[in-house]
Amino acid sequence: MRYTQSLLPTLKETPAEAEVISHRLMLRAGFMKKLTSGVYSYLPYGLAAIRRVEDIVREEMNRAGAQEILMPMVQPADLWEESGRYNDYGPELLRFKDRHDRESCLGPTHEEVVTDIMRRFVHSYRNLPLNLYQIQTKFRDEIRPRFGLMRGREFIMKDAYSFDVTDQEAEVSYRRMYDAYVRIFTRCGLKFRAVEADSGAIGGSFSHEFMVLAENGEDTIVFCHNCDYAANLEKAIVVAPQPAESPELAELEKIETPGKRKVATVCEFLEIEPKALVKILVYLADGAPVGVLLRGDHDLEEVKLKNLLGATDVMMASDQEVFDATGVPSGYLGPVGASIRLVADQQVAAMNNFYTGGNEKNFHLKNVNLNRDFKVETIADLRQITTEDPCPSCGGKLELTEGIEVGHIFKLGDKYSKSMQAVFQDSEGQEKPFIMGCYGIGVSRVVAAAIEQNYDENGIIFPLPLAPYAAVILNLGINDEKITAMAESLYEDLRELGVPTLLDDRDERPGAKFKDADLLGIPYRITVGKRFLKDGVVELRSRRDGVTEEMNAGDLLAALNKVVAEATN
RNA sequence: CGGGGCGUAGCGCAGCCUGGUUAGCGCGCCUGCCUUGGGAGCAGGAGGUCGUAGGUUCGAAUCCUACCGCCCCGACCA
Repeated sequence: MRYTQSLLPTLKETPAEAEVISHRLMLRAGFMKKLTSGVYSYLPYGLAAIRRVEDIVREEMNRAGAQEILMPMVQPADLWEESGRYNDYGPELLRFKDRHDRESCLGPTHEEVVTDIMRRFVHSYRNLPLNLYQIQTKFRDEIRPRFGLMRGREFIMKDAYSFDVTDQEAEVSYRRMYDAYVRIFTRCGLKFRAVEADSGAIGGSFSHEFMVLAENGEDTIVFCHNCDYAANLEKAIVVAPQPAESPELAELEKIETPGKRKVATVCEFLEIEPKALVKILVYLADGAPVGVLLRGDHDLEEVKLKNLLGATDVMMASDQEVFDATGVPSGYLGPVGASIRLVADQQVAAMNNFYTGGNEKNFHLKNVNLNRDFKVETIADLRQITTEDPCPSCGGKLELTEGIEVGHIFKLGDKYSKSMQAVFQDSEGQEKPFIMGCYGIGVSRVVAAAIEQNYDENGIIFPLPLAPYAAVILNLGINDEKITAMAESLYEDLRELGVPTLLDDRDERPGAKFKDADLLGIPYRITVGKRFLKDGVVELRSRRDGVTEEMNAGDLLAALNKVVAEATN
């Protein structure tokens, strides 16, 4: 592409709307234009980067035996009512009525539509397994879109759906997708990890997330130094503590703690460690109050609580709501004699003679013991894991890191096929629901994640497989016939070799061209300037390592052809 | 939705507190000269319903009210 013929509006200054690095650089490099919050037009350069990701995804999905289809964005509410999700999905599902007053929605995901296709056309085990995928625009009315393409409301996603005869075969399909995802993100040149994850609103029995490791990640992941264990923080299993053998239970005491409400101030006042105290957090689970007991220094993992209670929504109660539910002012609430449902983190079950709130203003209790002084409904792993905890798999040392979720795979089982009566006959003539899996990749998010992981102070540093152009030719002598002829002939030759190339043929000063080439992150920069006139050489520079070499045109073409060929294989 | 911030030229900002005639600056854009290996220089020029609506006032970008939009923190998720 010639720069003079393209829409490539680079910016010297960063628009005020952008905070994170990928968003800033994408705006500066002319990737896209915001239409409204979380909704973007993709300009040629941004679209080209997206297409590179799509190409890799498509190749690997096809290699894994999946077939591409394309499903509609507008979907009838009826279908969603069949699966039960028209109610369950929540406000993220954008709903509207068409001119005939029919309830409709914009597809945030396509389990219903693809299941509807399957039940119409596939009735025999002989046609299974089957895996259908699409690369399509999704709309999710996110509560808070942010960071440009990182969390848009409208975004490009690859979603695949597998259909199998048995649970075991479904696991084979799942594994095949897992492996395909590893290949995809590896080919994209990303540093990533697959982690055990919570399956959230999509549902299903187990799932993995693919996380690109980056500072601006919205998720925290935990992984083991010693073994393969890696999980989303919200899912990471805390190893149950050993309870003390035959502990001596001291007598319960009531102690005065005037005005001491927070864990830290109570501990300071009583001169104890937070570890000696059990705190109670009141949550509203779908509106109903639940008291959650945790050791004083631990943090609750809300996702674990939500899963334990089977609630669709859990929210921390306000001080007023705590008082309304318990009659005790916030800060003095305790489990002994509590009037609400109680659940406890497993750590609490291993503690003895601890401190708690006294269920009375200005009082706490000392030497409290579970089962002797109060009972709870359930004991479970409810807290957030820390780096103090051992690896649940091997006992090794754990580390936390930030990540961006670029892919998520789920084993769904028969959740959708059963509710939507998508069945086939097995080899014995029995009717059975399909065993399903679903597999997503946030294509536009991959581009953002790649930039989060590959940039410097001068701009983007695209991994070659994702770069819209492998090379940029800077013609530094627009008004010089020889220089221009050389630049033009290199451009022609590279095009013939199939190396995607940008020719900077603008009448700009060299500095501007260098700056833009760096900003755009094109992996190889070819400079044709006065050294060509003097010595007949052109310059080849690698964006990533800055290594610069001078050579003649023939050598340069051979060198570039080689690296590009290697990268695309 | 709760908390915080912001809306003045295509982009980045000043002016607002303490109201006063043609609303400024830098970048970008247009014309000419000049320059050409890291976002040059000079000269000239175009471009603004000061987010919207109402109010206060002789007079509003500036003060007041309401609304709209955008960004950041939280719940959501590819």
